[in-house]
Amino acid sequence: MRPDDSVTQAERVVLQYLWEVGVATIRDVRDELYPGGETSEYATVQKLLERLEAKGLVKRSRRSVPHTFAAKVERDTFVGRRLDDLAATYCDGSYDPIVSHLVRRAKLTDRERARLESLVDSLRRAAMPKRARE
Amino acid sequence: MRPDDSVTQAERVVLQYLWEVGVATIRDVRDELYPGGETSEYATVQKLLERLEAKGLVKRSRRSVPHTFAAKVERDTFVGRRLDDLAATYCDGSYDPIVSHLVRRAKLTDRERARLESLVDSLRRAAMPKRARE
DNA sequence: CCGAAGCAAAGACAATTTGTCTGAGAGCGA
DNA sequence: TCGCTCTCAGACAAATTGTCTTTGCTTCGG
Repeated sequence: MRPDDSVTQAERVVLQYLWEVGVATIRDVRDELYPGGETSEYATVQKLLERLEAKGLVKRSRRSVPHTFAAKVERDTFVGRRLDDLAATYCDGSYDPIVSHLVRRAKLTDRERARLESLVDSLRRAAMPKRARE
Repeated sequence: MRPDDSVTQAERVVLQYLWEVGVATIRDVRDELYPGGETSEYATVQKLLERLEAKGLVKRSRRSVPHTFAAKVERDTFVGRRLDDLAATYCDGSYDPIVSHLVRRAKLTDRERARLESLVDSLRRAAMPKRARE
């Protein structure tokens, strides 16, 4: 089962900060997320970054001290994986219900809705045969 | 902060079983998910159903004994909520990155891909929706 | 050289969430 | 009544998650 790279609440906040600023030290993150924080909060951030690194979501540069950290996976890629998880867990891997939801619930213009609907039809037809390789 | 209608692993399996069979008693669920299970497993299922009910995901009929249970939220609706959670949590409520992922990752034909891409362009120009929930 | 400050690393907790189980009591049919 | 099934409330164990302590290294100004 894949989602070894999903994140907890606290990890998520750190990851989002990295997406926002690009590169940061532990101190940077602590000062932003735990204003007024001291050494214990420093260690907390350190642990969260360590876990994110272990999940392959953050890369650490050890070339200098203090180490610098950056997201290894872009936000959109990460969201895409969560989307894949959703499809795999609940929809037998199919994107159909997800696209359907976009059609029904998202506040799209009529034209956008029509486009998505035709996509749904295409997906349905393509889902039947196994050898539709490009 | 986690949406209070998301489910845990064990809850999910129960919910999926309800989606599959429609209506079931605790005993039905236990016999399916814990083959050979006895009273302790019965209680486990009972607790999971109770929690699912508290989350508004399952409805219980107390009109007869034993009570019967059914999903209160359809699978696609549920998946849609998770999708909304994703968009709200990571994309500031925008569906843009999600549609983008469908373009890049989903195994679509070239024509389908082109359609989705033009949808993405339209979405980019339009004001992005906030998520709505009944 | 000394000591203070900043840091990395490891691991120990505490808190919370999740999964499982026990026990008491009601209802019902044999 | 006895035996069975059920509901309900809550206790508990296990796992996950968030936080903190400790240790020892390095660097740098005096």
